[in-house]
Amino acid sequence: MTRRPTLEDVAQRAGCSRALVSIVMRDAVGASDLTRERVKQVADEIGYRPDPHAQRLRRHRSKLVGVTFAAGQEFHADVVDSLYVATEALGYDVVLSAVTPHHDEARAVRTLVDDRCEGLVLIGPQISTRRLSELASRIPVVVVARRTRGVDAVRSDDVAGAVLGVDHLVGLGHRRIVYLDGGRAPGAAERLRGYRRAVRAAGLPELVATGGLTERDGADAASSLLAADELPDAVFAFNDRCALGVMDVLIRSGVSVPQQVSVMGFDDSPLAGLTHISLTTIRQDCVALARAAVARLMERLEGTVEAADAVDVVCEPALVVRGSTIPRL
Amino acid sequence: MTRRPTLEDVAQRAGCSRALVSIVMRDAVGASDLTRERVKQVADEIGYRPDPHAQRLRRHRSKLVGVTFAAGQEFHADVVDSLYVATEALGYDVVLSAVTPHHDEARAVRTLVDDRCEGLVLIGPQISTRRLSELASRIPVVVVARRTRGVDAVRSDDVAGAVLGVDHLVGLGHRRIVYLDGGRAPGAAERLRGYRRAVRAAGLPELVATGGLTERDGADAASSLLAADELPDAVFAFNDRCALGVMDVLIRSGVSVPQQVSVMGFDDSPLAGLTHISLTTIRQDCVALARAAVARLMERLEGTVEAADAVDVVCEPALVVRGSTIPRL
DNA sequence: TTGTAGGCGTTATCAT
DNA sequence: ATGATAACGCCTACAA
Repeated sequence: MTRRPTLEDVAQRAGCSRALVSIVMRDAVGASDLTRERVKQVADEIGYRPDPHAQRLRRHRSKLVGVTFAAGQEFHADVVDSLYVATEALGYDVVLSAVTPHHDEARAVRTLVDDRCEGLVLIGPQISTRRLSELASRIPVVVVARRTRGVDAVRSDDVAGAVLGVDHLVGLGHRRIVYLDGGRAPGAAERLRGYRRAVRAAGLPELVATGGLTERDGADAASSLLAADELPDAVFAFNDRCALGVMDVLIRSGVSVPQQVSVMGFDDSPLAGLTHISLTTIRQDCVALARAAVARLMERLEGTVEAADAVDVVCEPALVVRGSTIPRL
Repeated sequence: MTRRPTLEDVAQRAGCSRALVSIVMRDAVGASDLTRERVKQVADEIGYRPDPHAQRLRRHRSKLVGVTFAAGQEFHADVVDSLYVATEALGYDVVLSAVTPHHDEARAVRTLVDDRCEGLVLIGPQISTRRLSELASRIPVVVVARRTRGVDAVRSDDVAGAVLGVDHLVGLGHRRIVYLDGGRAPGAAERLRGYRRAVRAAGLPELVATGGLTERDGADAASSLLAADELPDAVFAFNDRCALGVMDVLIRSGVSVPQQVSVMGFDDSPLAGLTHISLTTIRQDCVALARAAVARLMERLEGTVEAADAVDVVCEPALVVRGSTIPRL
């Protein structure tokens, strides 16, 4: 395997200086059209590609945005996708660092900082608020999908999302609407608040039960529901997975969904849409989330913003109506 | 925000040369224990961290392994996790490049190559065999979870996995075992072959039906099954998602699983285990897959292997027995 | 054990 | 418009 071509190689074959080649490759001013053409052709011929490491070493700005995310999480994946387009539009590159069992968040962040990323986007971080603030004091940080005081955050309006869901169910004529709470999960408090507000506004009873994040939690909740005297008209679960658990147990027990009980979730995970499950749910606007996160990061990087005050950007979620919710019979 | 400390800064505060600091930071030989102690302390104090870009520029080897993966895919996430530990043990760093709707495989690979990764690990790549070979001729490449001629590949032994599954069902006393085929998906041909072999060996009828990759496909297949005169004893689906679709339709139709029909899948996706679904399935050994991929890559990088011949490493999958399969009643 | 010099591939500054 | 030259932060001889 032969050495990769460098600026020097291009310069020699094109019969000009390295400086000129550099100018051409960067599309900077200061080269004649003729030279430009020639250099580009030579570069193409010998397959020259600038070395990003050398570029970043020499430039004062690495033009890198570090991103931590939970590998395997659909929602995170969607945000990452949008992050790619948002940053590219601004001339930045993304450096990914996955959070996995053997590669925890602290390590992921460390890598990113060492890599001289100019700013960080943390998707659904789990670390403590204290460490988050600590980090943010050393490097621009924007947190996605988690509310945090003192650090820039971009998240969905979970209150509004829950209201959206309840209003949908109310509109279908349901009266006894049970909400399955998400406990201490990010957004859980807001969703519960939204449920309470909407249900109260509609003059309906507040029926809050313990839910959770997983199918297992949903299944348990459904079992409790079945043990009660009367089945509710509808169940609104903290998230899709929980909703799936509910549906499964109900159906196994001979309760037809949505005929007897309407079920809806939150998140619009691919499972909800791709399958015959056809779960009505609330979708978070990943594109808006990513765009807002990058926009805020850029403000920090440009230094056009006071270091002290953190912002809390809120994006509107949307109702996705599918087959698991129908009018009350 | 002040400038990040450099080697020079450490050297000054420690009262020695940069070279010495470099030696200490790299844990190389040639520094007294006293100096070592002093330098490390100073480095810690001023928060010095070596600049990887500068290191890679100076070193002849970037010590980088590029990895492409489908963001949001659990299986890929598991492999990535194992890749982190496998590479770290060998002193290499991982550079992630996600394959998403707006960031396709070609782009992901290009980034990795530009970043001067020494070798690439492609998890479940979708690009054509031709482009794969082309790439592999320019840079060491190992493909994970896809069979490819001419390029190093590491994958599960799908034939053995299918045999494992069938033998399990046979052992439970099932006679009429339907297999739901995966069509042209990676591994589908092998799994079908394994099914045929095992079923024939047990003197049972080959019952192959059209399945697919999604819950939808499984649901369709289940509907066909229900339309037939007689229900099979067990259904072995191409993958977990397909199996889930089968289970769902059967249960909705009043057929109890596993009492009337045992169902099993393939992949051991988190869905299978995390939930009350409790699907018996075949698990791919992600750790072994990752380890083997890295090991092979290292052979290439060390140049201890002929460029011409590609290897096809096969890892043994394992049976994971859960609740969706029980003895024939 | 320690220090000095040179260069990795690129870009920025200054001449020409 | 073009070219020489000096960094960027680090590592690797080699010399002391």
